[in-house]
Parts: sequence; structure tokens; C-alpha cells
Amino acid sequence: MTEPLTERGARTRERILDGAREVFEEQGFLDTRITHITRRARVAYGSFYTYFPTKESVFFELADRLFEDMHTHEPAAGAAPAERIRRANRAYYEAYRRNARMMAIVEQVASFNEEFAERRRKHRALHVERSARAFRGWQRDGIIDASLDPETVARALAAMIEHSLYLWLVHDDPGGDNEVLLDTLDALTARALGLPS
Amino acid sequence: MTEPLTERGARTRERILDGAREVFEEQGFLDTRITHITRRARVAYGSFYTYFPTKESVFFELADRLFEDMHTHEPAAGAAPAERIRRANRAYYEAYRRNARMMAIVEQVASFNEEFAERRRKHRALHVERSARAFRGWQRDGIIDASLDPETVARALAAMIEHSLYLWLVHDDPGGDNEVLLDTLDALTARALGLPS
Amino acid sequence: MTEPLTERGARTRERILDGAREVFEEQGFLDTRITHITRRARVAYGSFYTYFPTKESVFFELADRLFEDMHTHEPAAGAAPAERIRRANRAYYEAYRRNARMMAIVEQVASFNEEFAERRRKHRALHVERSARAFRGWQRDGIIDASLDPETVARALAAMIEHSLYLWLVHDDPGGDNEVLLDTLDALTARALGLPS
Amino acid sequence: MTEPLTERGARTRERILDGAREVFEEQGFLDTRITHITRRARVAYGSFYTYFPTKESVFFELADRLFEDMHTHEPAAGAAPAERIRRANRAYYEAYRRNARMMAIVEQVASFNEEFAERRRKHRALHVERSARAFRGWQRDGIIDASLDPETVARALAAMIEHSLYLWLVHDDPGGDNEVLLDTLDALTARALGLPS
DNA sequence: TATGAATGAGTTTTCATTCAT
DNA sequence: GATGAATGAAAACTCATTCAT
Repeated sequence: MTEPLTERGARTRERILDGAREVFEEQGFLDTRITHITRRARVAYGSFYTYFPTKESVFFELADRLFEDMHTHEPAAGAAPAERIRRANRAYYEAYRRNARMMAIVEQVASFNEEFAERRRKHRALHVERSARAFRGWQRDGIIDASLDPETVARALAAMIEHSLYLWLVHDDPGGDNEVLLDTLDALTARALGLPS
Repeated sequence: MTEPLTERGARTRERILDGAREVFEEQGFLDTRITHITRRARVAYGSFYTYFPTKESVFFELADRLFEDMHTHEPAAGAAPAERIRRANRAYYEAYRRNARMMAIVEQVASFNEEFAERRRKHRALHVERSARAFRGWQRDGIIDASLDPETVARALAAMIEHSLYLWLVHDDPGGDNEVLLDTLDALTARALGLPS
Repeated sequence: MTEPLTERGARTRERILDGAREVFEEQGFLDTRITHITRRARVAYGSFYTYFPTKESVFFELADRLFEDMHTHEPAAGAAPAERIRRANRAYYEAYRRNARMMAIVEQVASFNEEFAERRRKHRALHVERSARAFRGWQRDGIIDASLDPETVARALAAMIEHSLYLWLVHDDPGGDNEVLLDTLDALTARALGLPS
Repeated sequence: MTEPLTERGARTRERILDGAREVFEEQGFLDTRITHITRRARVAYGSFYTYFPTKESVFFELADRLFEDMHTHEPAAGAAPAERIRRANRAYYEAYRRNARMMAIVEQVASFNEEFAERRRKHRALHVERSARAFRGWQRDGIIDASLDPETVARALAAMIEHSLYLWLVHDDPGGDNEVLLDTLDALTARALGLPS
């Protein structure tokens, strides 16, 4: 049984998801016990298994919602390239900061669960493809350098931004003023593309 | 009792390290059992604990050797900036490729073991500091743009390269011709720094 | 609350019994879950407990009906001994074949549930007593050998037939042409009793 | 790890087997918990799993020894038919009585574990084949009736004896003086075969 | 009556670590 | 040093039964 058929069931399921997210964020995936989740959700132990078959399955659902959230906050097209890059970076930063704890767990689970790594890969591919499309457009319009492969550039720059935020927001890698990091990421992106500053 | 006192002891210890590396690479840290290691090393179960107090401890030692290897292959100074960047990137790539399996485990363990994450952080800091020093020098010499903070740039570019290689070599994230990725990483680095090409 | 008070209730109860029999036959008693039964009966989970207090209780009721069926098909007296034995054996065989799946479960449950084993014992005693009565009559009439204890003979022959059918029809113990088995059982019974063939 | 490599290990394994047999006999297979076994064997909980992967596996090993015991006590050929049958029946009876408790469990496990049922089937086939061989010989020698199929007769008679003992010794099915049952089984066997008394 | 959610005791199994030989 | 047995604390998961609606 996974899908609740009543309003009451839906509420319980939601409480379990909320509890799970809280506990995962505090303890990480591996150190989380089902008891922790049910205790936090104020639900009987067995109720967990009424709605989820395994610990992985709750996490997967939370991660899906997370990916959804990261996606939907990507800014729409419209502005000038430099400005659009800045906005996209900031939006990603905001989303990352909002979900930093979960992103840590995402990384953790992806590091040992191949199925989940695959989901993550697909989600990343969507993100990269979106950038690549923009880059291709700007190349056609002669705004940015046309000598580089837009796909590959998109992958590399996404890696730079994602991992920089990961080290900063998740691993708390210290590095002085971090407003500077954001500005630097914008600048590096622009220069790498050959955007006139 | 950890340090072997006899020649024979030293050999046993080494076999355990070798066995551990093989098994870690095949199964990952979490799925590795002490038995797997001792079986692979052709050593009695109890012998593991003669030389290592915990499963973590063998891994830490292997990781230290690994970090050592990654470090010592960084190329010496001397060439022109663009060429030096290229060489450094290639050297890092070669080292990463050589150790890709272990790098996967490194990421895995860092994702849940705070102590190890800290070691990794320090090792990364050394690496970043080395680049930053070079950038500072080139800025002083007027070879590259002086408007960016060299520390921050070094961090961001290191993140780009490290994570790109991680996704490619560890997670096997496909992306067409991968020679192109290496060239792109070189190019992006140079442009981001404002190096005349 | 076990006895349905309304027409509708009686129907639901019957559907549960039908569903239970189907599932028991497919999965055996131990592997049957209440859910399986209610799903098969197209009835809500809770409805099971409206009519039956435990999983055992549905089974007991089904078994009672089964024993009833096995009993009512025993042929009436009347024919000559040899013919009557043949008819009785065939009738028992037909009933067993019809209910082979359930007989397997009967054996299963009797093997761990003392209460049920007792019910089965009583039912078997009725069956044995019926044969014994016939044997006693034939002894009085000088038709069969009078040197054996009719009760004991009835028990032994019943065991032979019951278990032969069990091995053949339930455990699918192969043994060549099985029409032969039936004929052999008839013959052995007749000879054992000292019936002139 | 299943096979102990040291003397000490072999002793522990044996204690577990002994403890398991005792507990199985007292509680049956289903109601036996691993704890019961280890407590009885005066061994740590985990030691069970040092030597056996599952509860089934200990039981299988015990059953193999049991079958072995039942087999090896079958009497050798040599005597006259009637006497040989009597001896074989008594030997089987003695073995059954000695192992009645375990035979109950054997029946229980065979009723829900297909793998075990298969082992049992093979063991029974050996037993039946042995009788059938003797019957064939006696038919060739004109000692017993040649009109019946010796295989089928062997199966039916084995079923009679096995199940009679089962009901008597395991289910304690009462039936007056039970010396009489043994004599009756001998007599029925002889008559069924057409042995001159 | 019917429905489906809630409950939690009970069991198996795993495996790092400790010991005895 | 080397070997392999012994230990027992976890933890996940099941599912009959009870409740609330």
C-alpha cells in the first residue's frame, strides 16, 4: 500500500515525509533510523511501512520534490546575456542555500546508490541542456565566441558552479568573503564564454 | 598494536592494504566487509585487527597514499602560463584517471565521515593555494587580469576541473568526445584568467 | 460479531470464504495474508474482521465444509463387499481429487495447530468407525476372515488409502500409471481382508 | 562460513545441532526461535549464524542425519518372506518411535517447504524401491502372487505403515492395544502380498 | 456494515570488534 | 604474529489485530 485512499491517510503520509526530511537533514541518510522518522512524525513505527517500502523510497520522493524545486526556480529567458547569467547563478545559489542540507544527503546517497545516481544524472542533464541551448543561441547571434562546443562548455561551467556551492554551503569550505565567490562565478562564466564585459 | 615489528609483519600489513584497495574499488566502502579484505589478502580474519583498529583506518591510510600520489604529479613551474595550465590539467587528469575508482570511494566516505571530510579539505586547500600563488605571480607580472581575487578564482577553477573529471570518470557521465572536454577545460581556464590566447 | 444479520452481510461473509479458499489453495495457509484474502474477495480489509476473529477461524470453517463434503460422498451400503469397497475407494478418490489443494492445507495446518489436529482426528475416527462397522458385519456373516481386529484393520487400511492419495495428489509423487494405483488399492484391501476374489 | 576449521569450532557446531534438535522437538519448527536454540546450546546468539545461514539449514542437516538413521536400520535380507517383513516392520517401528518427535517436524516442514518435500520424496523413493526389489524377487520365485505391480504395491504398503505409525506415534491417535497394530500391519502386508500364512 | 488507517511487538539477520588458542 | 571462533548490539521489516470514520 503506498497511495493513501483517504484524506487522513494523505495527511499521515505527508507527516512522514516532513519528519523524514527533518531527520535526514540532521543526521544524514545513513545515520537515520526508521524510528527517528516515525518519532519525529509522531506516528507509529509500522505506519512508516504503510506508506513506504524502504528508507530509500522516502528519500527518493523527497529528492524528486527537491529537484523539482531547483528546476522551477531557474529564471526565464529575456535579459541580456551577462545579466541573465547573473540571475541564473543567483537563483541557483538561492535554491542551493535553501536546500543545502538536503543537497548534502543527495550527494551522500548518490555516492553509493547507483539507481539514485542515475536519477541525479538525468536531472543534471536537463539543467545542462538548458544552458547549452542558450549558449548555442548566443553563438548564432554572434554575441559569444563560437569556437567552443556549447554542450561541453555548459557541462564544465555547471560543474564549476555546482561544486563551488557544494564545497561552500555543504562542506562549509571557508574562503573569505563569500559574496566574492558569487561575483567571481559570474565573472568567470562571462569571461569563459567570451562575453564583452 | 599497529606498527609491525618484523619484516614478516610488514609484508602482511602491506598485503592487507593491497587487498583493501582492491575490494574498496570493487564494492565501495560501505559494501566492503572485513572478510572480503582478508580473503583477498589471503590473510586470517584476525590479522586485520593486528594492524588496523577499524575499517576506516585502512581506508584513511590508502587515501593518504592516494593524496600523496595526486600531489607529487603536479608539474613544476617553468613554462609559459597557457602551457603550464595545460600541463597541470593533463597531469591532474592522468592522476584522476589512474585513481578514479578510489576517488569514487573518497567522495563516498567524505559524504558521511566528518573526520575524513576534513582531511580532504586540507588536501584540497594545498592544491588551491598552489594555483593561487601562481595566479598572484602572473597578476604581479601583468600577464593576467588583476581585477579578480586569485584565491577565489583558484577555488572556482579547481572545483570546475575536479567535478568535471568526477562526473566523467567516476559517474561515467557521457558527453560525446572527451578529448574535447579536456581541451575545453584548458580553454575555459585560460579565458577566465584573461590570458591572451 | 460473527454472524451476519443482514442479507448483504451474509453475501460479504460468503465472498470472504470463497476468496480465502482460493488464496489458501494457491499459497498455503502460512503464506496467506489477510490482505490477499480481502483483495481476492473484493472486500475492504477491515471487513474480514467483521466476520472472522482470526485467520485460523476462516480456515476452520472451510475445513468443516470440506470434511462435510468428503463425508457425504461416501457411498451407501448395499452392494457385495468387493464391489462396495471398490465404490468406497473410488468415491474417496474422487472427493480427494476434487479437494486435493485444500487437503494439502489441511495437512499443513494439522501439523502445527493442535486444536485443528484434534478436529481432524475426530473426523477420521468417524470414517474409520464406519468401515469397522462394515467389517464387523462381514465377519459375523462369515464373508471375511474373523481373526483380525476390525477396528485396527480399518485404521490401517484407511491410513494406506489416505496417505497414498496424499502422496499422489498432493505431493505429486510420481509412480507410473495411476489408474493402476487405484486398482491396486482395491486389490490390497480385498486381499488384506481375506475376501475371495 | 559453514564448515568449522578447528576442533573447537566443530564442537560448537555440534552443540548447536544438539540444541536445535531438542528445541525443535519441544516446540516444532515454526515456534522455534533462533534464541531458543542458542540459549539451549549455551552459545552466543551470533554463533548460530557462524555455522548456519538460516533456521531451515540446521533443520535440513538434522533431517539428513535422521533419514540416515532410518535407513541404516533397515534389516538385511536373508530370512523367509514372512519373517523378513515382520523384522522390517519392527525395525521401522523402532526407528520411528526413537525419532517420533522429529518425524512430526519433518512432516510439518515438508508441508510448506517445497525444497524439503523434495528431499523427503527422494528418501521415500529409496525405501520403496528396496521393498519393490524384494517383492519382484519373491514373484520370480513364485512365493507371492505375481498379478500385482510390485512398485505400486510397495508404495501402497509403505504408505500404510508410515502413516499408521505417524498417526499413532506422532498424533497419538488412540486405538486400543497398539501391539495389535503392529501385528495387524504385519498380517495385512503378508495377506496383501498373497503370502501363505 | 463497510472501509481503510494505525499500531507495535516480534524475529531474523548482519557484521564490526573482541578473544582464545 | 597468526589464526579463526565468539560475541551481541543494532536495525529493518512483517503483519495480525485493533480502531476511527
